[in-house]
Amino acid sequence: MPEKSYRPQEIEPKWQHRWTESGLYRTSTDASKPKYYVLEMLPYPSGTLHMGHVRNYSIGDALARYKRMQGFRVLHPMGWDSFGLPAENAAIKNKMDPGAWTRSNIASMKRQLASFSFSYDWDREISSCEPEYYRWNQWFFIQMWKKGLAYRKKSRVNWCNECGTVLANEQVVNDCCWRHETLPVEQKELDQWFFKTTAYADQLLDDLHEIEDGWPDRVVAMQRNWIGRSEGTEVDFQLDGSDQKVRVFTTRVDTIFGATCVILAPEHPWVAEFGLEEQVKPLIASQRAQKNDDLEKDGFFTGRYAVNPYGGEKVPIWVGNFVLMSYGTGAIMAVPAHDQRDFEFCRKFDIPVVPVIKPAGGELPKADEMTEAYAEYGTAAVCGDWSGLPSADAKAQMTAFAEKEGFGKGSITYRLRDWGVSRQRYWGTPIPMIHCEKCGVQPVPEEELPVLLPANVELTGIGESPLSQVPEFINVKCPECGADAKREADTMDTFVDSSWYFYRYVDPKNDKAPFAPAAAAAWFPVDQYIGGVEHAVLHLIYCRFWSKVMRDLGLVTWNEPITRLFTQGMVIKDGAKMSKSRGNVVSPEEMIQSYGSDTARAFSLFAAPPDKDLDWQGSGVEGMSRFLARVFRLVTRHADSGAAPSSEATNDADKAILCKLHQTIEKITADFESRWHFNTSLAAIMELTNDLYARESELSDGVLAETLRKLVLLLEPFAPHMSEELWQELREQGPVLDVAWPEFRPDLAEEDSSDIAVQVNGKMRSMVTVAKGAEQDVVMAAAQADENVARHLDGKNVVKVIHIPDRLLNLVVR
RNA sequence: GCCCGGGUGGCGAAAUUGGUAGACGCAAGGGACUUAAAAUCCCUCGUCCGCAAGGACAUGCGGGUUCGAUUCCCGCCCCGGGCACCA
Repeated sequence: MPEKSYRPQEIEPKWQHRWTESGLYRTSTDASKPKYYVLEMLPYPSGTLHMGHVRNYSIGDALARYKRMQGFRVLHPMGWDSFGLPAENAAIKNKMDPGAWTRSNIASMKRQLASFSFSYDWDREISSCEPEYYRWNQWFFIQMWKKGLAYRKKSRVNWCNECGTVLANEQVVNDCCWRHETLPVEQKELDQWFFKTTAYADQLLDDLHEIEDGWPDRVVAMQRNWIGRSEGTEVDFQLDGSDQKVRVFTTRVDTIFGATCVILAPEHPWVAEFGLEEQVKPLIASQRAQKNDDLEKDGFFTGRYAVNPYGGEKVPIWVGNFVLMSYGTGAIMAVPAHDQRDFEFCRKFDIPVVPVIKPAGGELPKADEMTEAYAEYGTAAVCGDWSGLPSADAKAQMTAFAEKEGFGKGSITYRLRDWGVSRQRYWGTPIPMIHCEKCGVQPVPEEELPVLLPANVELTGIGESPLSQVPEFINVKCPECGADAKREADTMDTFVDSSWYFYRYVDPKNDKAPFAPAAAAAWFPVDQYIGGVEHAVLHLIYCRFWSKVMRDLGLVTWNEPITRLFTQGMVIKDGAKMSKSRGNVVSPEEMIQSYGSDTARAFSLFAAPPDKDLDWQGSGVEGMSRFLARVFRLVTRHADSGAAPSSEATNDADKAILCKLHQTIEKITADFESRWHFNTSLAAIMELTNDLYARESELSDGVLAETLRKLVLLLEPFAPHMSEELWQELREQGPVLDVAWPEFRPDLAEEDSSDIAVQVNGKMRSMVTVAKGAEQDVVMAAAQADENVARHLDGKNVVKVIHIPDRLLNLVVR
């Protein structure tokens, strides 16, 4: 009889149909099972699936399948991000409605995903670009406004000319837009809506302790860095000849006796008060032109003086381009002797350098001889009453003194800024606010939600809020006084959508609330989240913030939404991240045509560990395809034996293969439970297959039947279509996903002999085989009987023996 | 400058707690089957010496600890990522 050959193009459509149409993988409601929520980062509908996506989804799907076979109730939903700006830009380019564009791309993505049969629960599918989702974004916005967490203010904002909109700080990468990496952002002065993320800065930082075990170190580090907490002291300097005060922030109040000037940021309010706005313009220009650290320090003397509250000295007030209005108080005290930046500034403008801290056990530096600041901690030397104290103690006592005297206080400053959420575009959730001349800003009454986007908006892409050009949309009555009022024309950042979408999955049809608290409590927090590291300080900060806000609104009870985070590596092709815009995508559709989706999935997991970048080399795909075909032939060849599966070994080959099988089960289970090195999981399955080929003719039918069944089950998370087909070939009842994951039996995995490495003076000389767990003298005897070992021992004395049972014997000789 | 990663054959990579370095796969070379090709199967495959047995050298570089180091410690070099006049 001719062998059956592996034809993925024929078998895959068979199972795709069953899985996508029958809803086979819907979340079980069997409450007796433990729950597991696995989630991949919300994909955006670019319309084209590429291998980067496939790798991301293959990782999550393998995990979801494994957990399901382990007996868990698994929630594995998928939804779509409206991804407003690209949608709108593409629509402008193609003269299409952005909604139609987005929906057609979603349909296209779904069609492509269907051929992979990822185990998504399509009943819970949501789109953040649909009206019912707008409603809850707006509802949240109003709740936050009521709590003072959403506010509007005029501010200098980052502006991307290509997007034609404002960007949040987190969305600026290397001074460029995160979507247009070579186009520098500009600064504009605009009225903007903000969410008060800084109100949660301390919690966002402190609660990292709750999740740091399950999150990659580097993401935790990046968030710490981004939030940027620093502890210090705020101190008031009085304006000489006035009762006005300027407050400065410093982390080194112990150096304040060395302060030789106060420096204001160019945008500091006093600059205008002093009438120096014209003079300051070049400084602001130089700041904006700044490229990282090559800003030449510049500034000028304002002609005023300030009084140091500790020593009472008068120091000049300067303006400096290296002082940032957006950090601390926008003003600093300059201590050139003990801060490198101040040192550079003061030397340039001949401002005195006054050392006041000496190195512990050293001498006070001499100002004339200093070539750089002494910025270390040391001993306070010229510090009034605090002289002689170590820096740290002086800091604490001087801060307490400032507080007692009422001219300062201990203070914590964060680098994190509030999240700017206004976008001047059409395709996004309208901000549900109304501007009334009499009543000020008013929220849209809740019963009028959702505020929907008007149809027939002319999209010009020139950077005006398109909604402000639509009178029917803009002109409304004030909900408070009924007078003519204007609707807010900005839309929300789409990161608002992604901040809570994974809560909506638990209750996607709810029309009374974003979700029922009980429904969320049943699944949350997310057990495992999988996505790219590029969201470390974007989405992954926003969604943590959002959860804390929801907690304070009483919707949820936990601090953190995501227990474990996995950041998969990028797929690299020709030295660059695979993406449509770079034109280096490998189309999964072509790969499915030639090899099938099982091969594409399995290969994307085999080529590199999932947390590492994967350099795409097409040649390896062939090998994965060959391997699957090998398994297919092996299983189908023996599928009709009719033998009952058995774990009773009847000969040495049986014993050896059962041993190998259970070692493989142990290894793959461990990989799933800990580090997800699916490349080694697949390698282990290949080894088992190679062993089966080598012993095929010697195995008893029962053991062979047993091993082949387990082999198919082990492959399920990686190659589901083929596994299902083979399961049917084996005359078993599917779906394989409902079959229990193979149980590891230690008694069968145990080998009865061990190969011991024999070393002489730490160098490998031979291998000997002894009984499992053999004592040292037995191993010793075997080693001495070995010809090669004996030669190296000849004429020498064994002075020390190191024996690691079942592994190694090292003889130290002289 | 500061904070994270990482550096192992021709290539992707293994080595999970200090114990056989290079599993598994790709590519390459040789062979079997075949009229031929494809497919499949078998063999070789870190470098150097050697017919072989075996030996020497090898995990970015230099030291150290240890019976034994890819793994731990110290000092450097290179690559990737994040932050950066953040006071």
